[in-house]
Amino acid sequence: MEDYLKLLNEKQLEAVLHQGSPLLILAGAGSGKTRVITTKIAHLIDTHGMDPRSILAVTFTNKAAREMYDRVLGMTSSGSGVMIRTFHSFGAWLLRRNAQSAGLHPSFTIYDEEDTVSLLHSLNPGVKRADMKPYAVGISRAKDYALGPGDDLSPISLQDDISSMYQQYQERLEEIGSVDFGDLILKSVNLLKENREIRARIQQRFSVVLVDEYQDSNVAQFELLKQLKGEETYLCVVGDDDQSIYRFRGAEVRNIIDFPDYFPGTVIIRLEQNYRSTEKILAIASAVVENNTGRLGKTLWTDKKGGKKGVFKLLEDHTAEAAYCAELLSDGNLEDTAILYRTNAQSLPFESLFVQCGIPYRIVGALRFYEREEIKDALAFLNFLLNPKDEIAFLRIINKPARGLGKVKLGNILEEAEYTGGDLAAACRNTMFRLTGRAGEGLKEFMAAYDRAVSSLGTTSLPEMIRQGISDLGFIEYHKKQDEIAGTQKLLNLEELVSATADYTGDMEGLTLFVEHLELDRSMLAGEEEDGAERVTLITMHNTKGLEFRRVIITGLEDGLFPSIRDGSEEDIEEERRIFYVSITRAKEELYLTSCRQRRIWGRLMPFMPSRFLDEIPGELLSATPRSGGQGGGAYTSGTRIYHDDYGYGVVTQSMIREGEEVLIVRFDTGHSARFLPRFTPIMKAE
DNA sequence: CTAAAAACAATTTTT
DNA sequence: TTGTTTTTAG
Repeated sequence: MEDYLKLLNEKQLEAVLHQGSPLLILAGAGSGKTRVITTKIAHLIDTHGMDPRSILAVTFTNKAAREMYDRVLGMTSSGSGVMIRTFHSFGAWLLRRNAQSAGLHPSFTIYDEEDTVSLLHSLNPGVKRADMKPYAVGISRAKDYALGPGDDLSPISLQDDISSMYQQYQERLEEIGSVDFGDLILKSVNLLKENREIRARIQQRFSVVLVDEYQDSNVAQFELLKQLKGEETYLCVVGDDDQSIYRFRGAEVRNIIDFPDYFPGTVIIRLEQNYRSTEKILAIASAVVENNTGRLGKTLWTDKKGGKKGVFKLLEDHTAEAAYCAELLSDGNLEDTAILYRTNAQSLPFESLFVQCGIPYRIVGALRFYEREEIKDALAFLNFLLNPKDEIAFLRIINKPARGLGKVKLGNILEEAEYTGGDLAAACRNTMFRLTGRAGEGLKEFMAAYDRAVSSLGTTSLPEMIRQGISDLGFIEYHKKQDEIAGTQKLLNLEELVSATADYTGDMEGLTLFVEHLELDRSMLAGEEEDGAERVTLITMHNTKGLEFRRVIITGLEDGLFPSIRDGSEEDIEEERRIFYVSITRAKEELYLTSCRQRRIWGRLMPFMPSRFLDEIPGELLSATPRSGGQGGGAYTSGTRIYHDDYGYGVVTQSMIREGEEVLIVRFDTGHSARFLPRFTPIMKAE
């Protein structure tokens, strides 16, 4: 028996050794599901002599894919041939290898949501860019549900002309020859559905298909899975309905529930022993998630008895919140601490304070490096090299820096493109001799840069080609100036982009791969810290999935922010609650919860109440730090007149004890009613 | 055509 | 408040 099998508990071992029928593993937080998947892969290779190339493992994030790959390699040296990818990256792989059958050019480029909005905008020039966003979201959602323009889209979009917009968009996208994220899945599904030969080949190639974080799969991804599963294919999915937090992106919890129905004979194994957190932390997490309905239900347990209570701290504002975190970090435990927040924008107060007082931090998946202007510009240039029909990429860079090409001249070029089959490079070439003055010069310069880049593809290295290209285009000069004016570091970012290409070949194929990787993996340029210094992690709640930290600080626990003000329906609230559950279960030993009384939103200081989720934590599991100088304690009976710093005067209409905790309902003189836990809330008796 | 001024959203969450 | 898009004046 391999050594790694001895590390498993009974259930885990059962899951690893299982063969034959489809397998659904319901794995609670921290129950070692990644260990099970990776061990299963190693075991298949080592014991059953399976060819690693016939194993496909699908994850939802690139980070998870990388980690899984590393762990497999750590267990078996012959694991390098295993294919571990995200759903989207698998789709891109499949479509590129079968481009012709899928009706695509092998070096097709991938549009992100911003590009989608741009394309929609160019189709509807009269409409404001921002008004195109709901359509972009609607189209993306439609594709998540594997719906086409002809299907009934009313359940997923409020726009009544979404169908015609989708239709137009799709036609133009196909003319250009690009695909968006949704297409990577949907076109893969259609390819396999319609092309029996390719389907057979793929089913033969992958005799084992494993899916991690299955609860986050959407309908289209389930469809893809159905196509991948042949007669002989061994299918194993791992998921936890309590950790489904991507409903907004089309994730369907039903995929888990329906799995055994669709794949008859499915065996279900539950992993309920948690190896990560203390008993107290687990109790907090369970108390919270129990408020959700429609769960499959499972009971997590641990043998890490006891542990510390959670600590709740009510703070004045986001600045005080950052200061409080800095204070906690003064014990020097940076590397094993994570600061969690709901939205990326919340990272700013932490960043500025930590920079100020020299606390090293790493920020995960934050204010997208990738989406920064200069990176998108350079990427647009590369996209244009790969696909001269790419109007969106072309328009982005043709007059940046200014080349004297305004609306009229650009219109001429776009018109000319109708005679060149959409090829904008050819259109430019035809137009440039007709143009006089600055525009003519500018266009010639642009084309010179383009031609030089095209001819150096395959002859020079990729970094060299790109460095030359962005220099020829005047990007370097342009951003140098911008950096001086605005104090930014765009030039540095461009440098980083260039160095990131070092591992790719200098030909068309290398360029295609690089662009694809950059498009699908936004963290690619995030930059590995070289110094190896200990850092605290700043991260969104969503991004923490699959991670663990000895100490976790969950910040911004305010009603309106978390759960978000937009969450109206009970379903929305339940999803937010699952996000809270995921966040809590990241902690191994210590859990801190913070809430601000006010916070700057859109430049304005807004008052907030502590998150309603805090009420769901039994009092005996929390040690609340009493608010300073407050009048805590005393019972507020019904009819008591009180004063609240933010809301003014009011009367207690109801007072109750729930799970040992005093809960008040107050009607303010303004007519507004609210619920409070006096222990956490800045209220006092009036008179 | 460009540059400066004014207007105007923007905060969920991610592949 | 911030950064971006649209309008206006040159």
